[in-house]
Amino acid sequence: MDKKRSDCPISCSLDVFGDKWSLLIIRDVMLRGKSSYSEFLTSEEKIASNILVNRLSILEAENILVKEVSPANKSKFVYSLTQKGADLLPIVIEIMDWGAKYNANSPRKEIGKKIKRDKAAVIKELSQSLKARVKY
Amino acid sequence: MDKKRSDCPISCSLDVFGDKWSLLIIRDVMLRGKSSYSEFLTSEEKIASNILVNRLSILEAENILVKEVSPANKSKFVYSLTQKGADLLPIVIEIMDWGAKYNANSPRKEIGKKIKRDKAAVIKELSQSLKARVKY
DNA sequence: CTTTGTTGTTGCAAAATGCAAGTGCAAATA
DNA sequence: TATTTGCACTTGCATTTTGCAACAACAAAG
Repeated sequence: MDKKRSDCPISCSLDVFGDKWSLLIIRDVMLRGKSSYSEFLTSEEKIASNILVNRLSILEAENILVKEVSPANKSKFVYSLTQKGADLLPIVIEIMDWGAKYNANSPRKEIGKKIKRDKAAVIKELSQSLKARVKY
Repeated sequence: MDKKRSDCPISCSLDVFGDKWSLLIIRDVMLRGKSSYSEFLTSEEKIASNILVNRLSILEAENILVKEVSPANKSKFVYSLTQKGADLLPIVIEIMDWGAKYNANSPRKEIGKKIKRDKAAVIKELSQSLKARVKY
C-alpha cells in the first residue's frame, strides 16, 4: 500500500480507489456479473490492459477483490468481491444516482429508476444478493 | 469538460471527480467550513497549488462550486457549493463511513460515530444545514 | 513606502496513463 | 501431432498528469 496522505477516512479511501478506473472494475463485478480480466477489458470505457493489471493487483492487495482459479476453466482466473469490496456498494449506488441526476445523456435504466424511488431498498436488496457470492 | 468515456452514470461521475483531490476539496467546503484557496492549501494532505487551481477551475466549470468575491474582504475569493455540489454529500458520507470502517488509524470522531449509528439521519441533517449556504 | 496576505503562474523532474504490439502457456481443434 | 484459439499478462514508447519549489501580481494594512 502506498503511504497515506492523512488519517482522514475520506483521504484514506481515495488513496485506495480515488482514480478513474478502480470503481469501474468494482461496478463490473458488483452490478454486471463480470469476473475475469477479459471481461473487464471489453467494457465500453476501454481500459488499457496495463492499467487493468495494475488496478486488479491493487484491489487484490487491498483485499477488495480475491483472485482464484476458475472452477469451470482451470486456465482462467475469476475475481470476486470480499466483504470489504461488497461494502463499497453504497458508494457505488450514490455515485450512480448523482451521475444519473446530473447527466442528460445517462437516462436512468431499471436500476436507476429503482434507486430514485427507494435508494435504501435497492442497497439493502443488492447487498443481500451480494452476500451469496462474497468471498472472505 | 473532457469528453466522456461512456454514458454510464458512474463513469460520467468519475470523469468529473474521479481523482485523489477533488473530493477532498469538497470535504473541506462541506464539512470543515473552508471556502478559500488559502484554506484549502493548508489542509493536512498538502495539495500543490497548481493542482488546487486546476481542480477549483474544474469544479467551478462543472457547476459544483461557485467562486465569488468575499463580502468581508474584497481582495479575496470564496468558494461555495451549488446544489449540484451539495448533492455530493451522500457520496462523501458513504466514503467516510467505509474509510472509517476499514482503517485502524482513522478512529471515528463525533461525526463518524453518528454515521455509524444512523447514517440516514446524518445525511438528512447535514443536507438541511447545507441548504442554508448553497448558492444556485 | 514597505510588508503582508491572497491567488495565482512557471519550470522542471517524476510518475501515471494511453496505445499498440508482443509473449507464454494451456486447452481446443484439425 | 501440429495448429489455432483464448486468456492473462508484458513491454516499449509517447503523452499527460502530478509533485515540488520558486516566483509574480496586486490589493490592503501598517
